[in-house]
Amino acid sequence: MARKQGSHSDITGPKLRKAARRLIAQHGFAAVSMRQIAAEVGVQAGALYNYTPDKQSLLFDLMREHMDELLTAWDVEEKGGSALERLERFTRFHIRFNLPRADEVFIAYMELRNLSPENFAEIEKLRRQYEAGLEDILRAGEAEGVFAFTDLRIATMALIAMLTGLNTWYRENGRLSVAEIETIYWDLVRKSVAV
Amino acid sequence: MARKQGSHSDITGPKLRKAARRLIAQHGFAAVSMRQIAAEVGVQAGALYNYTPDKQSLLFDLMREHMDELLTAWDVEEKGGSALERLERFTRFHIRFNLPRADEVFIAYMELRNLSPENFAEIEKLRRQYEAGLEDILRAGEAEGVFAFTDLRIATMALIAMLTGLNTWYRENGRLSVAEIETIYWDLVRKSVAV
DNA sequence: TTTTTAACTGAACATCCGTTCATAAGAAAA
DNA sequence: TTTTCTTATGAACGGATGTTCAGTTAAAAA
Repeated sequence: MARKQGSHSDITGPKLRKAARRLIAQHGFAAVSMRQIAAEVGVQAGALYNYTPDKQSLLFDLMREHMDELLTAWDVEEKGGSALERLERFTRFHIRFNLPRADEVFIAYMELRNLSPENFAEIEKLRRQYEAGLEDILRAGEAEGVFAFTDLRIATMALIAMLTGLNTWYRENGRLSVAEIETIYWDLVRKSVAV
Repeated sequence: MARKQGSHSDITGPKLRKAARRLIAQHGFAAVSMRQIAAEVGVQAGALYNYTPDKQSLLFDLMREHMDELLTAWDVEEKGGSALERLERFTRFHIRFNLPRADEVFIAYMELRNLSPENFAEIEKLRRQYEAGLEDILRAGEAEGVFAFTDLRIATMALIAMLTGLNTWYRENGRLSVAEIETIYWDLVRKSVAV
């Protein structure tokens, strides 16, 4: 039996990425087998190899896709203005973008060590590109005299860690809305680099 | 062949924990086999089962040991005083304790999902206990009128995420000393919850 | 209607997994 | 020296792993 009704590559491809994303986020890349993913897609393991050359590429594609979306979305959001405005925009953007993408963010942070060296290098490049966005804002604010910190690089990493940490405890339908959370974090961020 | 010269349980036991710690931190729990660990210990896989009932317990013991050490060390460090003093002490303690324990901290954060439900609950309890230490300090500071934040729980999680994030980029023999890093982070922490 | 093609099956490949256990051997006790 | 005990070996267990591929079938093209 093969090619059941409605089973096209346009359907199975996205299904595969979705299943892989969910399972890898839940159990970890190494702990998930191609057969498990196939079962969730509703297909035999062999069929997955019509959509990915191997398991490693599956992980890499998920991560690159996520990073590409992140950078593209930030490119659209970044519109200049004062350093203070830009920092607020970054803070709110980061939270609004990451919160509904719990699985993707989790994978992007946890599975770096399961990438091949070449794939790791590429993802790392994209991550640094994103960090550079925040670093630019902090540098501009320091030049404007509205921000103050001892070390630019540490301030950048500290703020990103603080914001991304939100994903470890946030649960949908919690006591706070995303808008409230944004504002609470913006308050912490703003003050931490204030003059 | 069995029991070579100098091979006692007093030696193999610690060797096992050390090898497991290193390998799990590097490759992840699911990706490391008992045979790999045994090879690093210098023993056959079967011999490991003189020291751990199974692989799961090995992970759990590593994590509980780490959390116990953390809580015990903080108990010693916490000496009262003003909220500001206590917060500075917490900040410096967290950095000084975590920095030389990169592998342990990494495992404690990354391998939670590989714990059995009961083991997870126990580790989670210890983690919350540690978080409560910081939460107490922030609450005291708010009562004293020296700290201000919108939400106590979020402020707690945000600060811990910020501090722990240090472990993701810090490398020994970097451009900054631990003392310098402590001070830089203390500056960020202090301002973020300042009135 | 017939032919072609994309999509999938199911079995097979060699290899690895965690764990158990009968057995061996060096060290300590007698 | 002989006996006892600890610590290790190495083979074996059933099962899972990523990946390949000849064969099959439904849909699309002719």
